[in-house]
Amino acid sequence: MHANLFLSMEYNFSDIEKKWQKAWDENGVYTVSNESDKPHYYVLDMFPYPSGAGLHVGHPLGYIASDIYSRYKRQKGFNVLHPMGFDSYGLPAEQYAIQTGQHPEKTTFENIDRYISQLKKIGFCYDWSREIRTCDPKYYHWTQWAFVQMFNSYFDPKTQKAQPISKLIAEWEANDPKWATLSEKEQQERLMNYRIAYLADTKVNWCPALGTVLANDEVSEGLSVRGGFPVEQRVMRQWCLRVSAYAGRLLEGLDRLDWTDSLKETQRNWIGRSEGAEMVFKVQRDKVPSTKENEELSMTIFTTRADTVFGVTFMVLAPESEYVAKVVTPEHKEEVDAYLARCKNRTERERIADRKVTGVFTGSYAINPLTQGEIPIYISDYVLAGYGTGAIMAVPAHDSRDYAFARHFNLPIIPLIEGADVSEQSFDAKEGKMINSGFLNGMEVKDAIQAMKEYITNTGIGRVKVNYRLRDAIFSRQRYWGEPFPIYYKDGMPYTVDEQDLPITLPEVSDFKPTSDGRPPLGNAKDWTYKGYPLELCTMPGFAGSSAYYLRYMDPHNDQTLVSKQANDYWRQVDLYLGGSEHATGHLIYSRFWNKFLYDLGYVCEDEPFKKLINQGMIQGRSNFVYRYIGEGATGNLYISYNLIENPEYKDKVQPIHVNVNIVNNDVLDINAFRAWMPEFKNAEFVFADGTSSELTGYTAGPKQYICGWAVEKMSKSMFNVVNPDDVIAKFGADTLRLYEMFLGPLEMSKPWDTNGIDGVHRFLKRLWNMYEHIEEAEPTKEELRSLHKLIKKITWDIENFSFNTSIPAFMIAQNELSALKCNKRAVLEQIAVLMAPYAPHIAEEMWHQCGNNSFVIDAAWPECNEAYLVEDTQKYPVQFNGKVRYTFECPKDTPKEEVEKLVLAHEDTAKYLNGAAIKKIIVVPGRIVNIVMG
RNA sequence: GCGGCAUUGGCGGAAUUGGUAGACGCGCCAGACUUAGGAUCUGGUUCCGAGAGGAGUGAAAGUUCGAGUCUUUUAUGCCGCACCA
Repeated sequence: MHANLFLSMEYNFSDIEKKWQKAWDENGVYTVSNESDKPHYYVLDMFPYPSGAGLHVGHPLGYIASDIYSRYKRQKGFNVLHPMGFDSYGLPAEQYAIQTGQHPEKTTFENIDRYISQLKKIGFCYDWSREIRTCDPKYYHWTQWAFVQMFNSYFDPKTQKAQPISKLIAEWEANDPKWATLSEKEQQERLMNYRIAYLADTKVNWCPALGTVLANDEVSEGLSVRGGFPVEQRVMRQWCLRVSAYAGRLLEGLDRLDWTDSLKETQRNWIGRSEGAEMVFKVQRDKVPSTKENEELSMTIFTTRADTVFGVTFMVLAPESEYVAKVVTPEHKEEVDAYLARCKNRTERERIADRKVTGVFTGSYAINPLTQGEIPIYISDYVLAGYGTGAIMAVPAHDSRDYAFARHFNLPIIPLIEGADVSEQSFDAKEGKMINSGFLNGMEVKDAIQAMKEYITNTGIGRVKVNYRLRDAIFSRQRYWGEPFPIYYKDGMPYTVDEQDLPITLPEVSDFKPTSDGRPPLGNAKDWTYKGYPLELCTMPGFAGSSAYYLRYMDPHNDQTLVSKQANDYWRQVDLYLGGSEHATGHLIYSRFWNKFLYDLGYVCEDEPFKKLINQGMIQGRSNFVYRYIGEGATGNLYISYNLIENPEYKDKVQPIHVNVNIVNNDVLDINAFRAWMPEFKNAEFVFADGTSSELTGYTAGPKQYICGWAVEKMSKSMFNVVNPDDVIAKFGADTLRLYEMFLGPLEMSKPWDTNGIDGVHRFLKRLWNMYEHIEEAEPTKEELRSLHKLIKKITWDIENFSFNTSIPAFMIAQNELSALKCNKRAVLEQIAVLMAPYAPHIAEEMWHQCGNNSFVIDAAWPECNEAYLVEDTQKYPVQFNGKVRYTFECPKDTPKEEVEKLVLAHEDTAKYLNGAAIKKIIVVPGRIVNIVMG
């Protein structure tokens, strides 16, 4: 209270922030309309999954950046859509429910409430009236609706577009006499091969510990991404989305997107386009009575190296290949069956960990279509069933995997490239001159590939083919807490629920676990039927609800359609999308697929959902350590300051212990807080940075410092390095938090959360605040205007280039300059408030009002930089001799280049540094530098 | 193995088009005001050197009057994909 007598205008961030958050709320300042004459702009954050742990300081990084951009755009005169919502279906809530019996909806809603209150404290300009939750029936109505559309559509390879399945039926009715003869069940089975959402027996990633199937992007190195449990391969009947049909468009669409190269590259990798050829090899089954069917037996393989056909010395089939059964001879059946059984029992993880060469001969031979030679057919698990045709031609000389196999089974290796030494390893490079290759001899590899493709096409032994690595997405999850499928079963065949009966709401269940007979949790629901038929028991995966949420924000309360045409035509697509790069091969592929599908059917007007995308870096934890003395005579109660642990008396005699970063300030431990933190530290004694000991001095608090060590680690509870934004806000305010998060470093980079330095940003706000104590109505001076306009130019450039970290120094410099000039002119301070508004909206709002304004600062127009103010009267040139700076030359601004040259030559220092040497060339960069090149 | 990104003081990081490297902040040093300082303010702070001066952006070479920035080679770290034929 005393301090207030002297500082009449203390920076009371807590009051300021509460006051304006309330005013924004009450006045609906951030509510956005779909009708406006202004240009539109859509800024979106990847919506969070509301976890039980709440937000930590890493989460808001991207939200702050997008908030700055949104506010800037609005001040620039755009109608800005900037919404927030919650990805609220997911495993953690369900697992918590299984453990505690609490309904996942209850915990999810509690978590969401906590998230909202944390987000509101940071002062984001979200239009909360548009908030969505994926677990809300009003929302998942449209997730289910989209699924129905996918079920009722097929992908037409000719137009490369989704079409209503009725078109396909009409075509078959007209042109395929067989169609009418099929039973309804047979017809449905045939259609299932074309539907975009389809039911199929597929090899899936089954995670026994989670009791569910997982998509490819949810598995990493044979373990589930969530939880790290082992995953095995299993064949199950599952719902799938025909994402692979869109592989070509997903790949080609990347070229038109303003995304980072690394993210595009990750998606290109994941889609994995490879150009090659399919070739047909006739098969000869040895010692088997020649039947008609047998004579026609052949297999198709895929290769990117058609040029190497002359070097094929064996063929390999994937264990799951459908060719296996046809090709195995009776003599080899037993051996093959044993091998197949072995493959089946190995988990994906075992297969990856143990890459020993294994395989078995089938007894059959294929005929090389070029050389007519007989080549043995093997089975091995190094060939994958899911890629290409599940069968390969092996060229050991020029493929390292084939080489290893050939060596193991003593198969011949024929080199096909001149000079290639294949005695130790294969020669995989696509370069060199062909040999041993018939008509290809003498060609470069590149030309040979081309020539062979032409040959294959002309002779009809194969065709040019493009293959993709991208697989269809498995869409069923044997879980409770997800969207129910709008599907019921009649005679074992699936049918969609009528659109007017959507949504099918998630039923209550007696138990969140699978049923005792192993059916998914929905098997526990009472009366889970539709029109008297049983409904699907699986639910949709996490990415179902997040695939089209950006569309729903455009028109969140519409109960007639996902998004009205009018709303979609106005907002069109997300102009700027911010989020983590971990979604590159999941959400960002599925969303693009989902959007393209809706686009094909005419429900949305843009082919791509996210025009520009920025990945914010991760915020890592910065852990602190204390060092417990464990040497001779240790009591377990003595802690050595970090700067001393390398001393001989302590070296290797200390044990680092994680200490809560919230009781450490600039790496200095709060002694009393440490003693109070946990019972085991109650009687802790210290050796301080200066070598004195607390036991000897009886010290409890004061200037003596205990320095903690530190390390960058993942932010996690167990390392006591989690920093909660609420705590930072309580101590420094939301504006300081926002500025500091931006100040930490470039947005895209990962960096540790280091609280050291936050004081500096907070001090800047206090100094800035003090400038608004007495505001004067007077014409600003030239220097004051120069400072201001330099700042306008810099901040505008920074925001447009997402270089938010360099703005804070610019503000500090301007504050410094203006404060040195004792500037308190309203015309200047008012503009500073406007420039600060995106970064620190609360203090900016208060400063704006302090200058006598009654409107909200977000409605204030963004200032234009007047370059005229930046011009200085004189210009300084560093004068270089052969690139080395020797002296600085000053002359009036706008002196012509030639004149500068003359003046520099006339300068006495020039003669001195030239010292009689000849001048070869003089380079004058206007306003920058004079370089005299000596001969 | 393939692909992408990075490397600058004690620390986080600036340098936007090839043009005075180290902005700004932290930390540290000195000073002022103080009974006191984990408050505030002022000045200093890349390294070597008393100084004049010299060296300097992971390493090596190149292009250029001039390179943190461009080119090549190389080292280290991070991220993505990985038995994809």
